[in-house]
Amino acid sequence: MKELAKTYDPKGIEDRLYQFWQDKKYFHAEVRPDKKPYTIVIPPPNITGQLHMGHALDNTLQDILIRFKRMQGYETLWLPGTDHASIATEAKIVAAMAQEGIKKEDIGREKFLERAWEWKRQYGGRIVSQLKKMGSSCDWDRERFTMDEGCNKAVKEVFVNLYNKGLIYRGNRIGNWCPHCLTAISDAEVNYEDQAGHFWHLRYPYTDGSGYIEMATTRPETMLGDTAVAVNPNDERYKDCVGKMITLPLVGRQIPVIADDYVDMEFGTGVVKITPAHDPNDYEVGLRHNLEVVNVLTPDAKIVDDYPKYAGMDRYEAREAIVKDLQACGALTKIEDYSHNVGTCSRCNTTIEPRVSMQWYVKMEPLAGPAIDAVKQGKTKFVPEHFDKTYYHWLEGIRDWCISRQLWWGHRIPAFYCDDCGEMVVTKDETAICPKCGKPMRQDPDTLDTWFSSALWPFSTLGWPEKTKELEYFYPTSTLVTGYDIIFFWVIRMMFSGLEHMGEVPFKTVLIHGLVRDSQGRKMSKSLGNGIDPLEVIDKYGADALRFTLVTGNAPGNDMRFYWERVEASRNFANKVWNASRFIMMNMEQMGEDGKVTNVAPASLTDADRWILSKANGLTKEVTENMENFDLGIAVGKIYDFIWEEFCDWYIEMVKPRLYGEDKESKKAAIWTLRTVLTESLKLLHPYMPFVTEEIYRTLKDAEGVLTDDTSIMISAWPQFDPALDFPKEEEAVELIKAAVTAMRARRSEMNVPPSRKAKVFVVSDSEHIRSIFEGSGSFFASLASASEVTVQSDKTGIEPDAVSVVIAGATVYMPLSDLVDIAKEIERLQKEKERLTGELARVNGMLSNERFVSKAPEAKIAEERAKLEKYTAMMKQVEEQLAHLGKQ
RNA sequence: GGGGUCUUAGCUCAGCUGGGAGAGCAUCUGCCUUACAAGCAGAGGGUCAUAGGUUCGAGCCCUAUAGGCCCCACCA
Repeated sequence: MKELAKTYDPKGIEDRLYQFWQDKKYFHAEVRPDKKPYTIVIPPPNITGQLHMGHALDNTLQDILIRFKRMQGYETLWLPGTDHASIATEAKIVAAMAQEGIKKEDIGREKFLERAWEWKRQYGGRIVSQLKKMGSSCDWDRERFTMDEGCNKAVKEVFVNLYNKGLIYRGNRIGNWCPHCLTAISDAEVNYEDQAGHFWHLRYPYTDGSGYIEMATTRPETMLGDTAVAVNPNDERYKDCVGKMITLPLVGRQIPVIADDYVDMEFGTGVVKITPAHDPNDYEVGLRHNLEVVNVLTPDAKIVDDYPKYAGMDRYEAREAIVKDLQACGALTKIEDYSHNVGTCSRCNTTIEPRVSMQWYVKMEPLAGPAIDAVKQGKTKFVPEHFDKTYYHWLEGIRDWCISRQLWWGHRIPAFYCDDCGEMVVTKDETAICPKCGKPMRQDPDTLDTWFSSALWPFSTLGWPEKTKELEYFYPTSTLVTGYDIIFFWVIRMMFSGLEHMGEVPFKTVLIHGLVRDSQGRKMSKSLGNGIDPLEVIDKYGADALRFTLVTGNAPGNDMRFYWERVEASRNFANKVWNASRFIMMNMEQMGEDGKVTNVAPASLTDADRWILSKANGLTKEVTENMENFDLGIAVGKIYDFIWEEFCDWYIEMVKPRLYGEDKESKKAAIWTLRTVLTESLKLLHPYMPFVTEEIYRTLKDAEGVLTDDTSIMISAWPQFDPALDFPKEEEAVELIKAAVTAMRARRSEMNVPPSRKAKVFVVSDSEHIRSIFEGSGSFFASLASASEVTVQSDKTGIEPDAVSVVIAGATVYMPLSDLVDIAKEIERLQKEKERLTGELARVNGMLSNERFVSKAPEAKIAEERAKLEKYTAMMKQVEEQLAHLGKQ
């Protein structure tokens, strides 16, 4: 048998066990029609990514569920993979090339893509190896990539299908444009933030010389593109102005005053300058009034050549220059400070520029409806439930999804154009010939939004569009685990994609988790430099400690703060389990063959054995239920309390006198119980702390002499509630003794009696039942209570009159420590106890004398209160006797 | 503007279908008791944000108020 080290050191153990699991193919799932499948597809991390706390949490939760279900006997598939992350990856490569002084246009599309794939080969696996460090039991044989052959096929299939159904269209309209990434982005990729800015008040003169009209703007540089000035049609102030022409300062263009409901009469002067090319609202106004769209900015947000004075200036430079010129010509009347909402690119934080361009869109309304219904009908459930509101809210207000990106890294849009006749063909083929001219067509240069391919992830990874047996068996997947910040980007898109292409929801449950924040509650971010590297945590405390920390004391959907102190506490727990196991195995070894006993005669089990077996049995039931309800934090808390308090602090201490004693049968029963409960506890804990539990499990099996090459806790059977191990009577008996021990320890502690000083103990009870409980407690009551000797009797004969006493339900325990007793203090304490009991009795009596309580409350509750009344009455009597007795001293 | 969520011990958070307020850390007091000082045994510490309501009974359900956080959305 292996010797266990005195403290648990995860180093070395973790990698070795992970390798063992992988070699044994324990993570691998197959189509097994005789078993029920349980499937999770991983939220594919970006290939540019490094493991951060968000991944660590997300993957811990998934691994817990997967390991739990695997032990429960499901055919569990946790399908891993990575995302090509179009913008993020392209930006990295562009930046790397910039270091060498190369632009992507210099080398062209093909060479650029070669570089990108090379980059992927080099760094794309980094995040994967980091996930392994967490203990993630993914089926690596099925690892996928959003740009692998299968995903490409799925993407084309979907694009063509949606196009043929009229759900994908191409349109020239205003959208979000990032002047830094030089591509269109979707609404979901825009973040809004309050920025300090100004309100520039401008006067535009009427062309007929009859004065001017005044308005304010936050973006004076866009005035170059103004094609109208608008007022509200109901605004009396401007009734006569509508239809008049204005000469645009600096530009000289003549533009009309128009009336449109969009203008808020209450705001500012009630006049708005209209720049259809550079503001989404103005664009709409422009459409209604047939206004010209005058674009004044280049893709990288510089003024176009049409305005030579400002040409080439970026938008902020131009703003300054134009403000100066407006001032010079008297058109600027006032500058106010003003704070307003500005859209920024979620990738690079650059202020986005609304821009009119030709892009591809997915028509959302027909897709959103079924996605809403599926959740309303309960086909997919959110945990916690309230996130369905967020989901509905977003889907109900959804706008069409801009899916084209002016990037090279990604899925190229399968649309082809004929440069001769303008014909367009959408096809899955690599090339296309113009159906009209018969000439080769040119493929659309743009690629698709990264989320277009991840939206298909739950089925593209299972082989769709082929009708594979995997797809048949594993789809719909069981649980999706992700952060609430990804609902819009991903969950929603998978939902409507699954419904549209598979005709079924992609997952039955969406388990939502929050963010891991720093100890001050701030988001962990690169720019703040407050991120904690999960790998550093693993290195210092082990993966089990990290996992345990991330899942303890947290409810689904809630953010949590990261504290090193909590990791330390988790590590301490791993060590606690380790040492309890070490203790058990040391004793097994001492007992030789008897330590390996596989079952014991029920008669030789003591109350203590039955108590802990019954407790463990109850724990199994509760933990299983909690885990099935995704209350992982609650479940792990119960396991922790059980192992540390009930098993270690109580049961192991109870059992020591027997292990060190001579009664062989009793010893065997104790060791058998210890092993049984330990094994069950390890199994319950395994999904949370896979490494330490496996290491102990295999060592334990070795000690039992049954270790084989295929011994592993991760494929062992999940414990089941066993009615034969339900011992309520023994539970009650041992709880009574525990209460006595606790009370006695407290008394001794108050009097500063060291544990080394043993005392004779007398248990006095007029109940035969209670006396038998104490008589049957064997030696453990004495040892836990630091008693030299325990006498159980029905009255106070022979007990020194001023012995220290404690009162528990149904008995009084006396400890003759008279030399240490301060009678006055003792009376004070009893007085306090009497007060407490008076309060309890008042409460119980109050309830029971309340007619409405007695008539309406459930019977079990009433019975419970009656029992309490009895108990407290008895205790009160005992306390009063003690007081009367001491008063006479 | 709409929606969500939170307010519980000094700190961070649990509290699952309403039935005597919990944990970790911190603090205080004893213990190196032959598994573990990364430990053991005790102790102190809470008007569960406020005000109403429902109920025999509310930390939990309902309404309002205050404060914090988050998301969505049009204000030039």
